[in-house]
Amino acid sequence: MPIKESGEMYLETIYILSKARTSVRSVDVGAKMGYSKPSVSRAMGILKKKGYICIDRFGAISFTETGRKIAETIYERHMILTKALMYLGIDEDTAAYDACRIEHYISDRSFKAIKKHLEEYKQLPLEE
Amino acid sequence: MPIKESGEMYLETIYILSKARTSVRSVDVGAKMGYSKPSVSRAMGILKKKGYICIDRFGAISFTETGRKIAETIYERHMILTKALMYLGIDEDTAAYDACRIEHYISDRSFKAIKKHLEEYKQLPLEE
DNA sequence: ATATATAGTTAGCAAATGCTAACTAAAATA
DNA sequence: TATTTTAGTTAGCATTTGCTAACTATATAT
Repeated sequence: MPIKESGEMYLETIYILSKARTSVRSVDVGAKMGYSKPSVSRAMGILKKKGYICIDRFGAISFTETGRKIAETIYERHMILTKALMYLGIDEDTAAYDACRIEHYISDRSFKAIKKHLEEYKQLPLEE
Repeated sequence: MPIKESGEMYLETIYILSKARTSVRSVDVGAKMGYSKPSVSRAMGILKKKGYICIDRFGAISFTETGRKIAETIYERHMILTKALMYLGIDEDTAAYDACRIEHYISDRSFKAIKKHLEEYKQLPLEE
């Protein structure tokens, strides 16, 4: 079964945390997401079983190839979609909030088109 | 509790059907969405209880003010988002499919910004 | 070494939303 | 009118994904 919004959010959170610290444990993920320990525990079990993460005997979470790929993809979508919305004049909070939902539902084709458009659009001389 | 993707999809479907025929019944909604009768039956019960639709004794579904407003909003989002994606070079099927997810998750602010951008962007002379 | 604090798991609840099976009610047709 | 078809409902299953309560295990500190 394909990974869903929930799973992608966990992977993205692990990814973001792992950029800021040496080791990421379930408890860190829960703290970041505002979720309870059992919720994270079960989610980590599922992500592990699906082959997206590994957890060593100290509880440190690391990505598999597949898992890292997904996390990076979602994270990139998050960043680009946030920027694209901000470029249209949306405040950062709203942009990030919306990006955070859209990032799980948009097709790769549409995302790439938006990304390309953003780059081209940035080149345009600002009128006014 | 606020209306969710599922409820919005039902309202949007009723709205689309009601533009093409005099009377819309549960069975029509189910046929259009590919859902079973019980699923639709329950959904209609919920939408009725929440005050979005009315169902007369012949089974004909009609909107309340609130319900119509939501349906129209979602439908407009669907159309504009589809157009916006197509404008970026996405094929109609993909554009419609993506719009159909995004329409439920994007904030009003972001949607309006996209709509405005689309209108302005259409004015721009197409460069080669 | 013992006590406490921290991390993680297990069991089970709840809500949303799809399903099938089986029923009832209403409409159409022979 | 009686039968059949169509529409809708009820009951109950399954999955996802949040939760709390209560447990275990590990790590830290006295």
